[in-house]
Amino acid sequence: MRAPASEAELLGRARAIAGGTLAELADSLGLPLPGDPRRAKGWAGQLVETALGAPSAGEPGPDFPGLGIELKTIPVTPAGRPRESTWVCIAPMEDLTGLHWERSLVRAKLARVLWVPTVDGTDGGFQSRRIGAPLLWSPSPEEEAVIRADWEEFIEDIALGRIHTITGRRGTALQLRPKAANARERNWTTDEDGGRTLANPRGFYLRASFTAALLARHFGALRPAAGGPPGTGGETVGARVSATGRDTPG
DNA sequence: GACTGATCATAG
DNA sequence: CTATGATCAGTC
Repeated sequence: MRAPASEAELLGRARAIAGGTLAELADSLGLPLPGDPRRAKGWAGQLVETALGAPSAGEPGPDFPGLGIELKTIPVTPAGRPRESTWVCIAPMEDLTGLHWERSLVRAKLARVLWVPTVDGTDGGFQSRRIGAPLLWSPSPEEEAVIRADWEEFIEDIALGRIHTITGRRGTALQLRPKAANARERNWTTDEDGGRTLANPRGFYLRASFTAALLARHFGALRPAAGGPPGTGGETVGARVSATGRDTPG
């Protein structure tokens, strides 16, 4: 399939596949279903990439280079709550001097994102997961400020040789967590004396709480607890993201 | 149930 | 071997 020529065309394609299951989508493309779910990490993302015509699967840079858009599938519960954090990009561990937010990989990756929720099915398996309404998103000034503050804190610590002090607990929107084939992998990084040392490779992730707020803001607020004002709750996020996309704002 | 640290598949 | 795609699974 050729790459979409515009944001509108990409969004149209994403809306067209919304409402179906991942298994149905794979069938329609003539692609096999994976066996063991534990060995199918990444399958949903690659399937949706193919379905939407991403031209350069597996290559560096945005999924849709001509449009500057990054595609992210995000697993959500029927209530619309993301089940996982979202992978962003690898963290630089060496040569950080002069690195600035404006030229960072995190900012570039998150500048324009097409979120495609995959909603849990009843049987818990990935095949029954349904594609939800897509959301074409750019960070609001407030969202970007939060991400930037986290990023700058992490980068400063890495540059000062303190990567070993960073855990997944840090960060409001962004996390720095291991990103490697296993815990024995090592990359060069700076130590506290400015020399070189080895550490486990890390990557940036968006917290589920951050993506939950992002989805809620665009698809509607989460239903208030019982006792809330009548008529103000509206649909749950799950109802919205589970929809085909024809009724959603945006 | 949420969260963190660890891990798995594929393309090039 | 690296980069991209994420989810697993044990712990809190």
